[in-house]
Amino acid sequence: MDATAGKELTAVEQMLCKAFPDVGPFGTSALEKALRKLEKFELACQGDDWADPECKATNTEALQYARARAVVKGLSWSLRESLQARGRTGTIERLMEEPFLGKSNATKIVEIFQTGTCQRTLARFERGEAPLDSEGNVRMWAHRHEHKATRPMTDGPAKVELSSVLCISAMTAIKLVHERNIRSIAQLRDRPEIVRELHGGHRLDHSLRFHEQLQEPVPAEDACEMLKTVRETVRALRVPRAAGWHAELVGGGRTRGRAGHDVDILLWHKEEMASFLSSQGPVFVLDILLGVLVEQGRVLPKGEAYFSRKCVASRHDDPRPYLRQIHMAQESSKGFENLQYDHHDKFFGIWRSARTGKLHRIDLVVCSHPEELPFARLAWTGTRTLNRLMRLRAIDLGLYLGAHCFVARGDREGTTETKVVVDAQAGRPPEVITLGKLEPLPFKYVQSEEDILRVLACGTNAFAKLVDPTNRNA
DNA sequence: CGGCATACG
DNA sequence: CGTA
DNA sequence: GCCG
Repeated sequence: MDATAGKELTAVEQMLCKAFPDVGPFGTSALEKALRKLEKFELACQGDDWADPECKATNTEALQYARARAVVKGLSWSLRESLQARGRTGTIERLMEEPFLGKSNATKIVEIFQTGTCQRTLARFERGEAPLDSEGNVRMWAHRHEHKATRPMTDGPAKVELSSVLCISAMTAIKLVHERNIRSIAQLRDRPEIVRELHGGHRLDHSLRFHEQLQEPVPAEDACEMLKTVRETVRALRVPRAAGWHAELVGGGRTRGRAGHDVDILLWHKEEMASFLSSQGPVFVLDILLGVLVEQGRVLPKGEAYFSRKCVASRHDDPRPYLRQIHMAQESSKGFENLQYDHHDKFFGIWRSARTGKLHRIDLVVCSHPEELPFARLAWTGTRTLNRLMRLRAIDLGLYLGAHCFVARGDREGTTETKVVVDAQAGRPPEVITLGKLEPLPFKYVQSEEDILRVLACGTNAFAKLVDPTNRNA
């Protein structure tokens, strides 16, 4: 039985029922590119959503465009045929039946599909002008009343270009444009004294020098070589059960079947954690791996280029500090299996191809605990928009979804208990788990990405199209 | 009319 | 603040 | 801007 039978699906549920292929059958790639450009202009002009809990600002415009693009990717009908059969008005009405598309977004989608651009937003952004809102007024400022700071919506192309440089955020790009009158990467390169003020150090210098190379798509041959080298290197390390380490592509390499400008690799082991205790304290597999890759000349060292390593020592603490809150919230018994979660060790850096000598961005993620693998895979495969949709769905169910596990939020009125339907498929009695506040869902119920998607669908297979990672290009 | 994903150094 |  |  379908747990959602008889009820209208929410917008998020409708989205998660869809498939998002890299290239759809209805010729929407130009439209998708335009919506992506609009999202980038909004992010570059307003700044991305930021995690400051004091300021709960969301870049709603960027979010709208990201969702609209996902809807277009997931469309199961042809805009072109609909325009022929029903005309503009009929097609707009039909689009408005899709999740997250209201009148504004539906109209914009049709205009972009028919003309290749949108006069009130995209065409203005591309000329460096501020866009118009749905009432025709100029949106001169990002509307963030909490921050008195002025953020003009002009100079979109300059801000997009500058913020595409590794180590230069949207906020830094905004300052460069309006405080230093820098309008391109070329202009920034001519002003070393301004680069120095940005406090990016040698990493920023290096990013600027090799920016074009770092933006190029990684050739398939090099992406394969990166994966193979990482896999063989980790298996040759002097760490416990080294031969059991696996390396697999996540990110675009998994959803599209080819790398973009970076290569994302997830490392995992069936039995071992990402680190182990020695007499000197915790030893991180990632650190040893990076040591070898740097020595071999494949990964550029810390002192030379962008190099960001994030490992956590608390994995081996007893009791683990990140569990204290859960212990305090719920003193009662928990199984061993749900006592283990912290963050995955990560590396964001630069790879040098042995074949061409060219530089490429590489991300390595080491799954911290074996049982967290499906969560790490799901989160690091993405896309960003799909992660946000899945996490919104988790919120609807009273859960947190991160890269490690499900945790009951326990913030609903009336009760701190959260009921999770882990299985409600035909021919079986429904299986419901009750969790206390901040209690993780035991890993035995979520041993694969498919299991996670099933929990999100209240025990049904309603979201099963997303099990195939090539359908996750939302 | 509040909320918009989540996480780390 | 910058990154995923 | 769209949703619940």
